[in-house]
Amino acid sequence: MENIREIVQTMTRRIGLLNKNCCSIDGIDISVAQSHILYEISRHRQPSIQQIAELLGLDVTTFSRQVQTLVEAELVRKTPYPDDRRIQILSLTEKGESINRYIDEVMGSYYQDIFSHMTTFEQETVIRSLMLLNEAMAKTKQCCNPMGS
Amino acid sequence: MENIREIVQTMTRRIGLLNKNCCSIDGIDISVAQSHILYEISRHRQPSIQQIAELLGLDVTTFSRQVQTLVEAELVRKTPYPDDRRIQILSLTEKGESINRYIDEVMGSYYQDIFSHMTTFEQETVIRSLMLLNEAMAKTKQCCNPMGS
DNA sequence: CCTCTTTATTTGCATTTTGCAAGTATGAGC
DNA sequence: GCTCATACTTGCAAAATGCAAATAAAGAGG
Repeated sequence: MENIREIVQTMTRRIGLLNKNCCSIDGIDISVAQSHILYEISRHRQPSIQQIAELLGLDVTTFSRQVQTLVEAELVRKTPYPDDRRIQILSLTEKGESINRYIDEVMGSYYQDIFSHMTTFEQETVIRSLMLLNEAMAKTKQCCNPMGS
Repeated sequence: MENIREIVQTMTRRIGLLNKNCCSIDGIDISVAQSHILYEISRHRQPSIQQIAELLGLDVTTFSRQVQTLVEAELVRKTPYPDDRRIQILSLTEKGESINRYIDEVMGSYYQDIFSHMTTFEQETVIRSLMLLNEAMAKTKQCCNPMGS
């Protein structure tokens, strides 16, 4: 079997650079981390702080502060959840939506660019493969949470 | 076309968690970033500081300090390059090699675990697809191109 | 050999990010 | 009510970051 670690490492590094680019264009002045937060908030129904933090693999305290910054920048809104007022529901403001939409477009065009170097068949195969890999990783909880820790 | 950004984001997040785990086991006390540095140094012939920094998409000044830390931890060696003594060649010490080898084994077993949830055919398809994606990204000058690898 | 420019790396410093511990606020069970 | 669990925030101190400037070694032109 080929050296998977190397292949994956190369891939994630390149994707990382891709992500970096997305946020340093035009007048947009947010970090990569922040762009991911906007993205995740936009994709979930009434997400709480803890949910998104866990999703992103971040410490809750760190994330709480990042949210604070985004609230101050008027990109994100915190709304107490009526049924349990300890919980803060996150949502995007109009401005947050707009920036998120714009970044999404830019990222989309990057990916389109990348995929334009493949045949239609290859494109489909690659996408199916990534989904397959995702599923396989989802099934492998034990490797991501070793008991010895 | 499926939402590629979402698929890729999910994938890289999971890989990120995988990487995080690798370094907090046994008596090993290095960060994820450091493990990647060891890995890249081990995979290149006589790499300079600048080369690895660029490869990892890091600011040279930041990387210079990270190297310093690793030198102090006796995992990495800096050797002036004879033909141009401004350049520092990076290499792993015996201890650095050993830790890198160990992490590599652990990561390898993680990947083996993940791939065990697929058929042999799927495994091959996925690996070929990742390589294909890498090549496609390499061709896309616009965004994601570190040298080498 | 002496300057001027370029390149590779380091250092100073100020800002940002991080995460643990401890805090506040709310909810649930008895 | 009292106690415990949960969701989030804050205090701090350590670490990571990046720009500007310093150092150090080449290289070019005279």
